[in-house]
Amino acid sequence: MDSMENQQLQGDESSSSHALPSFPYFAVPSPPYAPPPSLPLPPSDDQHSTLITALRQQPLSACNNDDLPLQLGPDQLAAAAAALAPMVLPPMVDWSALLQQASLMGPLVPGLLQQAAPLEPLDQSGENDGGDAGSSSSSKEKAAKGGGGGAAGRSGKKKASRPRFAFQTRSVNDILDDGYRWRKYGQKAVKNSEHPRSYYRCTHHTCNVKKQVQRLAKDTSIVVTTYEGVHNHPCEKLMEALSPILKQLQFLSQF
DNA sequence: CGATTTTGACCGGCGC
DNA sequence: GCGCCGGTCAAAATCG
Repeated sequence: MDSMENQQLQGDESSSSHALPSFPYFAVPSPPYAPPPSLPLPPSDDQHSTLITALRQQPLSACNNDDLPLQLGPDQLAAAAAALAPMVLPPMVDWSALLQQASLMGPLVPGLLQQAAPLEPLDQSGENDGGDAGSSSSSKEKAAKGGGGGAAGRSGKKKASRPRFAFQTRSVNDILDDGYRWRKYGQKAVKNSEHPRSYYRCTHHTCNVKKQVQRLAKDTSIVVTTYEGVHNHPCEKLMEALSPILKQLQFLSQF
């Protein structure tokens, strides 16, 4: 699997003439979603799942046995973590803080952080997540009518533009496991696309992050996922997945 | 039985 | 002002 990761990363870099984030997702302008025609293809489903599986399982077994036999070299580790960063928690991970908390201040870290920097936020201004949308809407909807709340979500002011972040991946599954739990709250047919757009909200009580998932009209094998807002709670699955990697980094940083 | 999904209705923004 | 469209709500249905 080491080799696979390298193939992934190197392959993307070599094959792409664009300065796009390489693996595994590609930022696209949003909205509207109009990836350039020459956009390199996202990795296949197999590649995607293989990496996830490798990162989650392989080091785990190692860590469970005493003292961390290194199964990933430093380079692979950094590459894997960098790849995992935008994958697991696209816009929200503060890797610096995360790694500092984990007391990982080895020489490997700076490079890692750079690589792991989240894909560019496509639209950020004003407020962050947190409470937002719901609040203004709820009062309105209650006053309004029993039925639908309406676009009230954004009502309060104009478009409450929270940090938004879109990426694509080639997958047969619409829903990628990003480590958080999501609850679907809507689905709409969208113009010029035979595939509907699905709306999800983070199920964490205090978290108001949303995401939209839809297939690209031009290439229905590609899923476009748009995150909106910033999680205000830890991601259990992320930590679970990363802890073996962090342990290995910690181990490496001793040298 | 609680959590999640489905689905039709509702509402605001925007373009004409 | 009107109609289209996207985003959200919430009741009902479904799932685990």
